[in-house]
Amino acid sequence: MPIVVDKERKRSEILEAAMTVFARKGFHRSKMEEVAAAAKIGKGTIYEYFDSKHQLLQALHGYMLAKLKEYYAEELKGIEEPPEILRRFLAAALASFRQWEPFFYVFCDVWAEAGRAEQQSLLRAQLRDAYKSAIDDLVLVIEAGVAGGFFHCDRPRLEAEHILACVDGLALHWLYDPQAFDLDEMTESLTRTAMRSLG
Amino acid sequence: MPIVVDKERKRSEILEAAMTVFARKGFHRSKMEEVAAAAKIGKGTIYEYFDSKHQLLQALHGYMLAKLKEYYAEELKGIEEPPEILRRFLAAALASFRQWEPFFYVFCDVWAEAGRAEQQSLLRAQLRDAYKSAIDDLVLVIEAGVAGGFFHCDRPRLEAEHILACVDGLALHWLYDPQAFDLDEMTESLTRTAMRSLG
Amino acid sequence: MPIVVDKERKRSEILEAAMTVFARKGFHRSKMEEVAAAAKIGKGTIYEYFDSKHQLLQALHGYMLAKLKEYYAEELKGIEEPPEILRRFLAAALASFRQWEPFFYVFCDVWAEAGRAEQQSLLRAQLRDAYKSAIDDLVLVIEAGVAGGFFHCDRPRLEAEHILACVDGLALHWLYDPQAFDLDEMTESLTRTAMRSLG
Amino acid sequence: MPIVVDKERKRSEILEAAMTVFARKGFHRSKMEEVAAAAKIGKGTIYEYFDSKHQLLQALHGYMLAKLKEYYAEELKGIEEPPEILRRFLAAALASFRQWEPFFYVFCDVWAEAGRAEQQSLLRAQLRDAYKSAIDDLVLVIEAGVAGGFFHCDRPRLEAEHILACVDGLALHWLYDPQAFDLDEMTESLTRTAMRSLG
DNA sequence: GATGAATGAGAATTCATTCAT
DNA sequence: CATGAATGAATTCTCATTCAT
Repeated sequence: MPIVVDKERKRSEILEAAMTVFARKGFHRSKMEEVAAAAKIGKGTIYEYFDSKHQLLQALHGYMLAKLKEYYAEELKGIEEPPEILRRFLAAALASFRQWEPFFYVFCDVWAEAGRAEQQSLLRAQLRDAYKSAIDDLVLVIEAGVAGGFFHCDRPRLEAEHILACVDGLALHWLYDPQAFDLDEMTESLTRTAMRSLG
Repeated sequence: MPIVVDKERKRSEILEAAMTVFARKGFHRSKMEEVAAAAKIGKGTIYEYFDSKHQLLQALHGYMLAKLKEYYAEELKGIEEPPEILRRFLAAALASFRQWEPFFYVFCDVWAEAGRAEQQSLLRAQLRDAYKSAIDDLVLVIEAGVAGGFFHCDRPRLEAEHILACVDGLALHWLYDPQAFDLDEMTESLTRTAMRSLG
Repeated sequence: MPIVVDKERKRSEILEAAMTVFARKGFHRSKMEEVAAAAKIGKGTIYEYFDSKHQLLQALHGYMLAKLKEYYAEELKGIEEPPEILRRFLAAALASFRQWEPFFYVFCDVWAEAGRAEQQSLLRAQLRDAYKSAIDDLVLVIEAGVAGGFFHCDRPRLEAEHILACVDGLALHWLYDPQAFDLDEMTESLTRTAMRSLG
Repeated sequence: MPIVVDKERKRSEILEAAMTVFARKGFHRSKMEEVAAAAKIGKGTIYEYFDSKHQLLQALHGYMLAKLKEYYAEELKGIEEPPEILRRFLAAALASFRQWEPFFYVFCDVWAEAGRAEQQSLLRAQLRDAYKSAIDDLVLVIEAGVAGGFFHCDRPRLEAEHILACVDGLALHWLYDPQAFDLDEMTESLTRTAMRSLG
């Protein structure tokens, strides 16, 4: 009888290890052996679960996106009114900079590794789809807000894009200079601007 | 001092070559030999001008920042009124996505390569300083606008940070999905929001 | 002793699987896992029957030699007259190129893997002994032919060696260029030459 | 001014080193590092001259074929009469077993590495072409012999194939059991048989 | 006995960097 | 000053083999 393993659990353990290592040292400076050591397994074992270092990054990206989705679902659970959803979303987003800092470092690696437009790249496609999906979600919130009489907005998609880009840009700035601005103040300012824009 | 001029010119040629190559293939997938070939010089010659591949990226980053600065100076030349400056700045910024696309790809490499907070990194410091400097400039515009009675704004720095983060975030999104939004529409929307926020 | 029979059967199945896989991809390009899959057993099970990949090749070589011996025994069954034995042997040998093609590919791997003269190698010893044994058999046929007045031959061993080397060389050439010669024509030519040489 | 190197000479040195190493340990047991050490260069340098280990073997094969050709050209220089050419050729061939022993070991590696019929392989093609070319040469000799009234032969190509296969088979047997037969006796026997066959 | 998950020694290959010319 | 041949440290990935179940 062969050894029985919870493959899904081990996969997650490797991904967590990869996140820790990549976040600390950066993707290219990290060795597969270090990831393996962090996951307390042999380096060959990673290749039982992932095809290559690049594909590990891609899987990690997918894993982080799912985690973020869970995080937002949790933070926004039970909220009904679109303006309140938006408010809480922005608060959660900026709070995540601190809480999920490693995520954002890995995102930088993903951006660099995703390749260029002319290159076919699964990572790139995954990145694009994640943006699209996040925008779709936000569009729905704005549209609901418009329908409910809370918001006025001609171009919900443009607005959603704008808000999310802003969050991503702030994440990037904050990552490279946490002193640059105060997260709470920015949350408030950002919320006020968004509300005024959707007024 | 003709020799000095020559040196400076060759340095620029190498940087331009590096930009082309890095933008097309990404920093880590690019070889020094490819940069040399693009600059039509020998591989070893790069090392007469730059210490290492990493330092070449850092120098390239500085070079690109200077180029961008020139670009904005040119675009905003002669404009006096703060609201018009802001308007033109945003238009120039979004127009640059297309015009300076290679820049943005290299910026992704810089973000990934800049290292982590705990690591000392000249590249990281340069990145942070560039943000600071850009924000300072924008803060001056906003303050001038406030002084001139064009704008109302309690926290110019926060507002400036907000606007620049938004531009960077849009650049990133646009890079990975140029179909996601229309640059002209976004310029308009962005300008309107900014104006309303500073109203 | 049903268990013993079972073991023997499974061993043969593994060897047949190994032959198929090695013949198709070559020894070094074949993985133990592929052999196991072809034998429809688990990877670890092979090691219940063979010590190592190298030893599996050696066992396979032995297995193939035995198969070939059976084949010749069958082809020559009941033939009594030495010239006819020789004739039939040559026909069977060249016919085997097509019929046993996988064997010959594996033989190439054996030659490469058998090691060098200075190295002790069981595979090498087995290879040498197989040649010796084949030659011994052919010498007996020639001697019987001489004794029976069919052949004239001063140095039967030299003649046997010559004939067998010729067969092996032809196998090799045929393997790498099946178009090079027609097997039937070559059989006839070979037979004629041998007969004339032993005339 | 860059370092000037005789690339062709260095290439040959690497090939000679590869031949020594491969012949002693076998292709797969030899490391690139060992070849480099034998050539007294760094292992990276090999890759300046050859694409891969496999391609090094292929180049070595080509190199050895050329060397053999030179050897035969030298041995047969000035000989005019076809029977004498054939006689000398066979003597040279069997003498080469001892003199060029490393060659034959490497040939075994080539046979194993050349791949299977269904696979596209440059090595395989090179192997096949080498056989064809050798046979062509021998066919010319036989045809000249027939034209000159020295030989009788209906199927020169078949005869040539036969003779060369015999030489290759003997090389193989001799490699794995140098005691199996005496080279001089075999030369004489082989020559006699060939002459009788062409009589 | 059978299995296949885990392992880690091992090797090919890459490429930034050096330095003789 | 410029060059590109040479280098070897570094790292990914492979796969024969082991062994817990």
